[in-house]
Amino acid sequence: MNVDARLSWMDVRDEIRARILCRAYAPGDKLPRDEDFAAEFACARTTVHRAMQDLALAGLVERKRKGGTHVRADPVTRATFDIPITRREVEQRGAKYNYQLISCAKNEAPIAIKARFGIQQPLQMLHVKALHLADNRPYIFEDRWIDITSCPEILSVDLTCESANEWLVRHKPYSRIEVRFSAMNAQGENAKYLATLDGSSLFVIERTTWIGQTPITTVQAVAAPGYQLTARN
Amino acid sequence: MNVDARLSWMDVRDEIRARILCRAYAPGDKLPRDEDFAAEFACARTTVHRAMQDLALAGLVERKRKGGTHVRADPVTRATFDIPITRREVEQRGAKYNYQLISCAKNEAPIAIKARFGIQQPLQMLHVKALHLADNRPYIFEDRWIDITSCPEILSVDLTCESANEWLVRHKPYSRIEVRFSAMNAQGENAKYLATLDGSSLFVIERTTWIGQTPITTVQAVAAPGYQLTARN
DNA sequence: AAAATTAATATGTAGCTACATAAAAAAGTC
DNA sequence: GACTTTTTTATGTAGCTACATATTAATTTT
Repeated sequence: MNVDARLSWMDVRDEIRARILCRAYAPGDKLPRDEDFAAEFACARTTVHRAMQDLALAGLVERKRKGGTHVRADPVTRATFDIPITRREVEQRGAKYNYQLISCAKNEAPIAIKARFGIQQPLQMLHVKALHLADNRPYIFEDRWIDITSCPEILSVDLTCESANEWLVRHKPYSRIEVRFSAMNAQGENAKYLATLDGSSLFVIERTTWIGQTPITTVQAVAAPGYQLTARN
Repeated sequence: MNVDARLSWMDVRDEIRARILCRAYAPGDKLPRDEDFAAEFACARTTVHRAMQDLALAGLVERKRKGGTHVRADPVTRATFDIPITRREVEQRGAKYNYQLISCAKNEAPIAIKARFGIQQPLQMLHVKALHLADNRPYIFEDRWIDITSCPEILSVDLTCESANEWLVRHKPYSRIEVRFSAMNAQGENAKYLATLDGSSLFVIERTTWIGQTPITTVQAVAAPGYQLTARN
């Protein structure tokens, strides 16, 4: 029967955000102290703190000890993307998933690959190429390198059955990841396996993962024409 | 002189993450209750709670009231991108920024544009095309629609001097945004303004923003060949 | 006046309590 | 046995206190 429910930190956040949006506080302005907001909203400082933290995380304000909280002068657009394992992605689109191993060989990693990990010294890696299909049509072609030293178990995995993508995600969680998006023209292998014309524009996702400082894997996933990625929220 | 400093929630988070990484708790496993962790680490439940929240935010675990906390069975790769205003982006690359208005006209929005906002009814919008340059070379070509109803002030802005991108970001913060990435082949206008050959693969960022339910702007930003986007962290 | 030291201050974090809430498990009802 | 209701339980949130810490501002020292 709590008619005048007390404010949650989300309410406080929304109110402060609303004020920023309607320019009661303009970009660059200093906001009142947490305590003052707390007094105004008749809530605890912790509640304001949580609200502010969230706004800071969203990139709308900047906080500094003693310096106070400021509305960001040039707000950035911050978007978060979820990139599921490819099988799931296909299945969530309601399509039938298939997977095909193209090649798999132990090789000395080329310089360009080692550069992704930020290392120079020689490194034996497993080079895996594979194709993910949705409803029997090419969906994503992946060109992957896996560090054998940090991940020797991969050698005993039957990659004709299970994709390296899935195995790694399930068995080798990472602690650091670098993700890069770009676009490239289909050519050679990409065009061939994605069954598209040379020159088609393809979306590229490059991912490199580490556990601590140790390289795990780096993959260039090239999607079939028409692929797009949407931010959650 | 605090030798045995007490644990911070980040320490707790790191420890729990480490256990997940080394598979002490495997994907799908149920984790101990917050209270049990608190007892083990000799800290307060709030501290464990904060740690868990962070792991949940990172996509490593899933929490449900009463259901407890589980290690995610198929972890997702979660990447956050900061997309600054274009001028800043260019300047941060150490290049000279220039901007050029190509066209600007009041028009009834086409169906495809209204669809981005999820509306059907007629809508008068300002249609702006512009080119951003880095060191006098085409960098991003943007094709933008701005809702005149919710943003009439834009009509009195001199868009030959200030880009709509910048003006909007500074004067019309949004409360909801949808971001979409894709790739397309250069053709027609895109090829022309980006000074590239027809058929080049171009990276496309599509952004649509609202304040509450009200449309603000939608923009298709097409980057010159070679553009890539890297996740922060 | 410049440099170094000290004090003041706003945010950051940890611990505690109390209660809210969602969802699972148990108990009861037809 | 299938359905409904109640209880239990783990997480979610708010409030309070206390102290930590970074940074600015004020003060003292050279």
